[in-house]
Amino acid sequence: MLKISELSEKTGLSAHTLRYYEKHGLINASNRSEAGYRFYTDSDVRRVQFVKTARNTGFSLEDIGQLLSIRVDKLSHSCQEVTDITRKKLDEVSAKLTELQSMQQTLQLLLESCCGGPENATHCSIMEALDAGLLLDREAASRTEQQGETK
Amino acid sequence: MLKISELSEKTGLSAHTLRYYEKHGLINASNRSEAGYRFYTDSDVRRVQFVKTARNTGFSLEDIGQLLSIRVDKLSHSCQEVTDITRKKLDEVSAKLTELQSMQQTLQLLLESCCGGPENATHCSIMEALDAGLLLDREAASRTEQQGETK
DNA sequence: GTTGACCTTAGAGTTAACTCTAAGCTTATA
DNA sequence: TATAAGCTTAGAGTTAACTCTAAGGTCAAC
Repeated sequence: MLKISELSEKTGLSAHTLRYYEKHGLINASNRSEAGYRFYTDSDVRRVQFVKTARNTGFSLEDIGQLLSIRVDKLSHSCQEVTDITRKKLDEVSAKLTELQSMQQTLQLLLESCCGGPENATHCSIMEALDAGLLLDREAASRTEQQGETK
Repeated sequence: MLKISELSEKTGLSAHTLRYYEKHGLINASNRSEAGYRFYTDSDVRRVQFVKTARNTGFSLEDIGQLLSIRVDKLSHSCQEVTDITRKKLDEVSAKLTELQSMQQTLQLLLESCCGGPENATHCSIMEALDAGLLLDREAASRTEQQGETK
């Protein structure tokens, strides 16, 4: 039986966060001392670790709530329910990834186009590109396109 | 001279957002009607478009504030200042990208490992993997590693 | 028996970037 | 002239996931 600070140390989640998860119905302490101190069983610990792993994988607390209700009654739930949640998250992550990749490419092109020196910014190509709405350097853009098209 | 709704239409930013940007010092209406209505000049419009482009590129409003103060007095600022802001943002984007790529890979492995069918979740490999802290399928993991290592 | 570390709760604060509401003018149209 | 659409402001609400604070009870050690 662990106290909250011990569970915190074991999981790397702060006591604050553990109480927060409890308030939101994700976890619980199976026992309490007479004075009201939380005491966690091994089973509680495993549940917390499940939450942490799911969190690291990108699932929202709401997703995790659903996964947990499947976890406690696997017989009443199907694999499809689990993959539905997982696929939805994968789609979100993939969409965000696409967006960030586009930003990364733009930022890289901007950096390549600018001297980055101590000269004043009168002719800064980054400022010019942002002013022009990112109708960037044709050369750099087409170079990148061609790379993408190479099978 | 455009009214706020016209600027909204022209830029695709809502009137609410335009007022929000103004409140945060990013943009301004050069003129006001007697009744206090905002009127935007061409120069105002270009500034708003700059903000929008920078926003699409991933810059925060705070970053954009800095970029704008460079923009209005380019002689007093260097290209290096501009690239510093840009590089910092690129680093943030790249870090986030790495994190999301790892999530994406994990989610893909999870999906591959599960039948996704109407069977009950008693032996669902996604649930098992999350329970095990993602010590996933060795085979799938090493397959992926090898792909990464191929020069 | 008194520190000091740890625990409890309820509830407020944080962050970023909006997004919306309310109450009240203004302007264009019929 | 009446109505509707559009404008103004200040300020509150939204989202997710914490993070922190205050006020007070508990526990182990000296």
